[in-house]
Amino acid sequence: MGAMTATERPTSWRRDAEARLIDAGYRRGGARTTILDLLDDQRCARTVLEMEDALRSRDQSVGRASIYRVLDELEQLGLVQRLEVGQGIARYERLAPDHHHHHLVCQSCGAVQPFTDDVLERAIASLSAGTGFEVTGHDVVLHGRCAACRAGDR
Amino acid sequence: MGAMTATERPTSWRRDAEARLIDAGYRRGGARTTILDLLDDQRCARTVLEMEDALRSRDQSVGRASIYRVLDELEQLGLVQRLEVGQGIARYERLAPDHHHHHLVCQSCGAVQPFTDDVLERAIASLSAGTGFEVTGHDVVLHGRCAACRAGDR
DNA sequence: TTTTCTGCAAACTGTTTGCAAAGGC
DNA sequence: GCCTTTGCAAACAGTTTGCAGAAAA
Repeated sequence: MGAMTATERPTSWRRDAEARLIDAGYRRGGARTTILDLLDDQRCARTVLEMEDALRSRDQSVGRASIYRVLDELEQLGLVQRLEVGQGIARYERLAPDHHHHHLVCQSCGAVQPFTDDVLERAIASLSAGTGFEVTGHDVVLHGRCAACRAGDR
Repeated sequence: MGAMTATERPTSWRRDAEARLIDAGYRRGGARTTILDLLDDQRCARTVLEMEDALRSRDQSVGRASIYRVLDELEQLGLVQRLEVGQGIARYERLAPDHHHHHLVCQSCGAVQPFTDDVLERAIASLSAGTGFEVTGHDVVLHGRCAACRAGDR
């Protein structure tokens, strides 16, 4: 399964996102740019609090309200996916064809781990047709216990 | 007053749930029994607020804290599934082999509609093996626009 | 009795909003 | 200069918790 592990490379998502924001009439703001960079770097969904901490430790603090506002804008434009995997806490990650995946959530420690599966994607694509809905997206969450928690018997 | 909703076929879930609660050392409380009845009747996931309203209109009001507490107990015992389909609001529905399904969520009006698909289930079952997790459950959410909202162009 | 269950209200936590100052164009 | 963006703090909403009285065993 093609081993593209380089996550540091600036994705096309980063430039596409900026262009779409401009098209949509948004201006180039400091907080927004910082958040785009952060989203571009992260490989899986994070909470707002996690993002806030990450930004603070980079000395690029952004007000919490701004994080929420920017993420909301990006979600409206379809550039970011919001998902909730439990405990009512929202997580966000960039939305791009080459970044599509689903999530395993450990019910003991809360760890979130991405996975992909082509059979699953095809099943979802074909069943979507018969629903009466105009399906625009989907997410799959598998709940269970991660290897570490099983080993530690937590 | 007067006519209450006709009680449909009592599922085996209803009796099983009561037995398991007793086994687990719980006593037979009024609020708990009322909530079991409600869950047994409902066909798809509801929010706590919806349940509270439903109970009030049946003249069977239960304190909100009790609803949360009972649902939490039931979830621990694997009798109820908690899921979040957006907007950070939790929904709950009974968990039983004959009641397993997934959800379509309208992004315009928030409507939630159940669906099932065998191909999807099989895909999830077979991919679970290769994850390193001990997978105990899963949920699939399709996002989109329901027929009504598409028609009304909302 | 002893212990659990329940309802109320207060506390908590993630999220949203109002507003004045800073910043882009 | 006009309008958007930002950060702060206050407001909000769903959820949890402490506690005293009611109810089950």
